[in-house]
Amino acid sequence: MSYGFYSIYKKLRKHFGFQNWWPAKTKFEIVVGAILTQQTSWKNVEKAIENLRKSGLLNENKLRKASIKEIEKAIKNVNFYKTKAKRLKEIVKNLNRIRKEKEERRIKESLLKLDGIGYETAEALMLYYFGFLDFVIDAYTIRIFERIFERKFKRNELKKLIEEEIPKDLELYKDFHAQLVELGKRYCKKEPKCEECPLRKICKFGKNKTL
DNA sequence: ACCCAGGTGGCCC
DNA sequence: GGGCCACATGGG
Repeated sequence: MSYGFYSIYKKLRKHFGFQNWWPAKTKFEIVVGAILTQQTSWKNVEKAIENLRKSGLLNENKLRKASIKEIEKAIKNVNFYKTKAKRLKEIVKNLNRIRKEKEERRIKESLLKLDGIGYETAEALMLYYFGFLDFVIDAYTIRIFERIFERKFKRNELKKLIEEEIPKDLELYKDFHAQLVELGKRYCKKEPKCEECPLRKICKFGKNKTL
């Protein structure tokens, strides 16, 4: 018995096209972006990253040495910017050490210990920065599949089900998450737009609206 | 004046 | 484990 996650991916991919995530000019931007985008639109994250670049703070050594105030100033347009400025500095301070870890498990554990890195951000870094097969579960992912399958999922339960079912391919993992975010943003918010959703034929939520 | 964005941590039970 | 709250900008 399977949920058909892979076939859902193929439908999304056909509809939206390849998403080419993570958008970043340098690898370090993935780390910065992962923190900044928490509860913040990507548009504002892009602006903040450009501000950091202009301020010369968009590299590890500079950011490590920068004052909290300097960082705050550059990222002031993102939500929770004070908290994030503090956390960014702390994370950058530990990045070197974490990169030296050999085992995937150790890397993830180290990430999760850092202030500001929870499950989703850790997964995003494992996948898009370190390149491990770690599927990213965000709020959209849970909502989308709960509506399609008309049942509740615990996040780690859903993660396991997806990882057991889809091919173990890095580009697939990356693009699947990106596709789910795209679907979520356009059609699967709390107030859904099922009429035009590319998955309307396999998702009964538009009719029942039980979740 | 709402509501929410590619969440996290702290505190309570 | 789950439920609620603070964090605290910008866009619809």
